[in-house]
Amino acid sequence: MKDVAAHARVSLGTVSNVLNRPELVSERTRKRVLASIAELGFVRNESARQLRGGGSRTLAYVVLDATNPFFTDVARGVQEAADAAGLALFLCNSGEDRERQAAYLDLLEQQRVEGVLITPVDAADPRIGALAARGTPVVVVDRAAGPGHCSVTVDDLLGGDLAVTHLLDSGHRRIAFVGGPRTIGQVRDRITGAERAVARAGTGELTVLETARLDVAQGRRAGERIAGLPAARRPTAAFCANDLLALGLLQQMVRLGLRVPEDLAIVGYDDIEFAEAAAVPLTSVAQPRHRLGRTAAELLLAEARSPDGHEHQQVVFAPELVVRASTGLGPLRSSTVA
Amino acid sequence: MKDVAAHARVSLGTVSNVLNRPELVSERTRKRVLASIAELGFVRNESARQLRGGGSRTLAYVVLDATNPFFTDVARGVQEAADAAGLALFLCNSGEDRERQAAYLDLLEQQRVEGVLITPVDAADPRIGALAARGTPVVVVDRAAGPGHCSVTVDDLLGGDLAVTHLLDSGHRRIAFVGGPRTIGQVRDRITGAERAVARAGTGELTVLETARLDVAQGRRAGERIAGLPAARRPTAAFCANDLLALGLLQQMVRLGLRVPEDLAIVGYDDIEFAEAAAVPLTSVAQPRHRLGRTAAELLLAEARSPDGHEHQQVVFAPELVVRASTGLGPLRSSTVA
DNA sequence: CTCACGTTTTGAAACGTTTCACCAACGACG
DNA sequence: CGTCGTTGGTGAAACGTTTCAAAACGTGAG
Repeated sequence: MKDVAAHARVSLGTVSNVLNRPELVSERTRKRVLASIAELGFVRNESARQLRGGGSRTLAYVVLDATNPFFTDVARGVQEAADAAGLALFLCNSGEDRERQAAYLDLLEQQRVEGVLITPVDAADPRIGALAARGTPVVVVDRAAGPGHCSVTVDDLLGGDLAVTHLLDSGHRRIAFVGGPRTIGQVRDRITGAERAVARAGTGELTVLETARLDVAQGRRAGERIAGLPAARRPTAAFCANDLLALGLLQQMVRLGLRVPEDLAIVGYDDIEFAEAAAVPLTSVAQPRHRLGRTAAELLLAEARSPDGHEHQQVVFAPELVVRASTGLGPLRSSTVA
Repeated sequence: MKDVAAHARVSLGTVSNVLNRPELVSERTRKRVLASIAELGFVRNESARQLRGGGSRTLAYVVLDATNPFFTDVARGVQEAADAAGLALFLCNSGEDRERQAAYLDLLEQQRVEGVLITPVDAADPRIGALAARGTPVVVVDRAAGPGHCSVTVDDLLGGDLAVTHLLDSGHRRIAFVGGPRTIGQVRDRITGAERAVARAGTGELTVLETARLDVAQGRRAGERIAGLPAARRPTAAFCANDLLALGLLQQMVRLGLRVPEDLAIVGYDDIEFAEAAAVPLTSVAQPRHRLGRTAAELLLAEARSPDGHEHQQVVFAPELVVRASTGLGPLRSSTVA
């Protein structure tokens, strides 16, 4: 900047004014300074600027798995809100790695970002509370958070309930839940929601097929197990804890010559793009991913703007069931006695 | 830091030493200082550190579409290399938006990141060259770049050639290429590669079904068009410019009661996770995404380490064909006269 | 001609680190 | 008992901005 000042024959202060409050500078000198900037290829040093007092104009979203479309969709919502507020968004991928997440949090705090959105590896990580306590606004996304910060989640109980209610309404009575491990809170909640639906209906039976992970391969394995059962005991419908499982399950059914939905109806969860693209489009529980991200970012911005009088909020969104061919289109068969 | 120094009754310099060269400080004082740091919740100000001379220890990957699994896989490779080098990686999503990309590039340059990886909205964007010219190492990912910087790409001609050669080898003679628009360089290359394969074989015929985009819906539409042709003129195989098209095409075939691969063999491109998860697992041209990212990051790091004696390299990877059920498993029928 | 006033421009302080030359203390050594 | 080397610690300069009080400059009124 010194060079620019010298080149344009003005003082440092004037260059700064051209950059930050151009209305204070006369047309003539402003042009001259801008020309010098262009000629010298000057690029403002953000560190110095920030050191002197400017904020960082930057948000970060520490995402659990950048490979998972769920999070990238959430990120789109975040991006939108950040754009609207004139802030840049950095995506940080923890990749489910506690250590990397910690490294990112440290770095972001040191960089004094305006705020951090995070889907934490471990919802109870004390670092997150500590970060918030030291003054960086934090919003937890898609995980329940203590009262120490804002959070934005989707109601998994309701999701499980919706899915199974739909299956019960379609006449199914032997229903399998496919998903796991139960150590994942969301899996637990979806099971609980499913059980709630069965209990409320007063009919039907839910069997849990626990899987080791939530991926396509595990869905295929579950498919083998289901197909291996004698028809009389075999469930007529499966509710999968996510769409990857559901796709794997669907694939295995096709491979084994069973028909979907006639032999097995399938409900997935997340409504990823490929749920609709499947050979038999998947019924799935859709989460308002975009709104989730947007709302999370808005909460964050609100907190960043008024750090004091800020009430932490726990926003819970309701999921929606998207019915497609994998559960048939009307009742599958007239319901047996209720 | 001043507060920490006062609290621990040492000088500023000592606190800095504890942080940066702990071996210079006696055990006793080091402990005392660390205790003060913990007690006061001190967090180093990265801006000041960087201003004084430390590098930013940060890379950024400006990605074209964070929603696209291709890029997130590339990002994983980048992440790996960055981790190995002890650098943090920020993901920036331009979302195909020229303006946002420009904003990110400005910001990153102002933040003096160690280097920028980018899959640009427009391969010929002069800003990228300008950035490199001003001294920020830049590597272009998945797009050809001029001699001004390094780039890492995959050979799309070869990819198209592989796909169509495979179909020809399987006995197909009427082959459709599904994809578009042709304004996309990669689409053009894949077509050219496909044509090359046909020309080399000296038999077979390639029809281009141009699509408006590379998504599932367009794949479905292409499916309708193909299914609508009289069987005698209908292609027996389709090579899709990406897996989304292929999935849409597959779905439409299933919906219309045509069988894959018996009535139509399908080859996709990209080998996304869901290619294998499809009801009929998709044959697809796999790009070494992970290695792409890793290599790109390594080139970047090499350039960052020795800005002077750096030869810009254009690395081209070869794609590989992954054969699955969507093209059958052996020759479909004995080949007619060559 | 002087003054007051509004507009531009200037100069220096401040931001929070790192670094480096230098100082103090201390034991060892001749 | 002076000298030297070592070890641990200090203080100030420097990094590149922004900001703000004050200086400089016109300009029109009195």
